[in-house]
Amino acid sequence: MARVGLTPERLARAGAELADEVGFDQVTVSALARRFDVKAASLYAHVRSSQDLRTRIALLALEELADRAADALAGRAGKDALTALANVYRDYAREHPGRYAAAQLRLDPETAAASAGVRHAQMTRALLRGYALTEPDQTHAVRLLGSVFHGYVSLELAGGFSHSAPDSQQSWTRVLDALDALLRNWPAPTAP
Amino acid sequence: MARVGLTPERLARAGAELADEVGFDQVTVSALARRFDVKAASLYAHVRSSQDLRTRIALLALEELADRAADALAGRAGKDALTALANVYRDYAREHPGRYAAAQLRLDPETAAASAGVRHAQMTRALLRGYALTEPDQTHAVRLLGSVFHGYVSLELAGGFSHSAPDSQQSWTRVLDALDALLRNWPAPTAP
DNA sequence: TGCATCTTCCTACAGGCTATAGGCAAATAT
DNA sequence: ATATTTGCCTATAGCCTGTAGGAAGATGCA
Repeated sequence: MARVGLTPERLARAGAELADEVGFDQVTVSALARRFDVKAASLYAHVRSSQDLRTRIALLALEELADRAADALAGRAGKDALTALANVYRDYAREHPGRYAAAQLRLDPETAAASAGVRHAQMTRALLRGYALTEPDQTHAVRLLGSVFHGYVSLELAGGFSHSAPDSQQSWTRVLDALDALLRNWPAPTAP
Repeated sequence: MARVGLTPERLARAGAELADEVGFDQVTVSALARRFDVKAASLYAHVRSSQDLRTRIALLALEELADRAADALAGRAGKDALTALANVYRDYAREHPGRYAAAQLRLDPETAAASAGVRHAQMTRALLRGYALTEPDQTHAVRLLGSVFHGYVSLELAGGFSHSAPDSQQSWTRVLDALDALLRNWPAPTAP
């Protein structure tokens, strides 16, 4: 009986590739087993469940994304950094739609806390040091940026911006212009 | 044999309720059949497939959301309208997480074109008439608003903003302040 | 080298979901 | 009252998840 040499890590990597090819929610233990030419039951020696497999793929994706983001931010500041970080998310989603979808998987709190997700928040916060924001406003801005990046990328990926002029790239550029302007000129709270 | 009186519409409505209770991706033909105390095969007389069922739920949710949005926008303009529309999305997602998730289902182009999705875009565009934006900028702004609303709501729903100060409601308010300021002061494109 | 042990992958199986085919009974039309 | 349509049924096949227990390859140690 030839041994294929399965490990949780190899399964996660192969699962990530599979996700990019067929979509994250089409990633099943069965399909992954077929890819290794192995029976599905064999995989359960390495992953606890289908959910466990998906979680590992999600963690892999979050890690990859955080690495790319750290790379992109190195040596940049201000709008340059903003654009670089934003493009990391957008490009990753376009190159690896399945992995990007995986990164959105809802993790239980302790898994999330131990994931690369926290690095993402830290990097966004670091980016904002290039803008003059008070502490609570920094948090609001972190949340806004996360929302725009995630929202834009997922709407674009869902096809929301295709088949209508102007093309999505132009809107993306202008949205980043707008965000930069907003951060440089962050408004005071309105009177309640 | 007692007849239950199933119709595609009733199935979609019950499916929407089920989605809110157990999550949209836990909505199955089987589970829905159990809810009507009927065999799963019977449902296939009314919906073509599991995917068809999900699509009907998605269309229902889009419609409900559009109705609420139209209601909220009536008689409002400017920031008042912006806030009202934004809160429609956020409140709907909190009240009906399953339906909200359904509304994100990727529809094939012709289904999407015939859905209430187009009303959403129209309403956002109408809202922007309260701000002085040139035509192409209006499109960029529509996309930005869509991104922020969807991004914020889905990150919040995924638990991204819980367990950290300040609370999400404050960020939401400040994000809307910021968007209003941005729309009132939309920047010209930066030099390429 | 020889043997014990552990690991890896196997077969077998149970349970759940999707989907189709064909049947019987209730509702409706004539 | 009878004929037709409609609604829900049983039966069945295929695929996926997950568990249990078995057999062959890898590893370690005398």
